[in-house]
Amino acid sequence: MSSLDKQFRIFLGRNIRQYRQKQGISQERLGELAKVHRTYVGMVERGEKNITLQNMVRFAHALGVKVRDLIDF
Amino acid sequence: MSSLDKQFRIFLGRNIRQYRQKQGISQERLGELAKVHRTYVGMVERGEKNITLQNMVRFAHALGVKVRDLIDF
DNA sequence: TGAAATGCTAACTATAGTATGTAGTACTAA
DNA sequence: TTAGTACTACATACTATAGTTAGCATTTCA
Repeated sequence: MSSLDKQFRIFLGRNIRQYRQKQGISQERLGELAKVHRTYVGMVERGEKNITLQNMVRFAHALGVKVRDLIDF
Repeated sequence: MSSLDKQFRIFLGRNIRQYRQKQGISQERLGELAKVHRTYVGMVERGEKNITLQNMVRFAHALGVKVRDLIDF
């Protein structure tokens, strides 16, 4: 796992966090909407997890955006 | 794993295959470039694998496109 | 018809994702 | 101050599954 890979995780996490805060909802609420665990939301937002396509789709759907919108790279 | 999730995997796999064929390279060659196994390329293109962000980045880089270009959803 | 490319299965290893508990932060009210 | 509430960070440990690999079957096409 290179540090370059980590950069992409951080970009994605930052985007998810920004969309979440724009919605004014907590990590816990986003977890409910995306059907993932509360702590997992935090890990993803901090760029600690190498998220799968399935969860990108879940986050995008929960945030009311397209998967593309989470990925500006 | 719902069938809706499978649809997204299929979309992604189809895009990767199209870019690969546009480059005129084999699955084996793409595997070398992306640093993943030959058979894994096939599985992804057939929509059988729930690919991670790291491998999306690897495929995109190997194909000379952006991750966004692999994701039209 | 033979070689290159791909499909497919099965077993394995690495890691994504789940879940619990604790600690820390910020804000509000008494 | 102090207490209470809501939110987030973080450390484990566990379970589910992504990703690796070998081998053989099948397709494709010169």
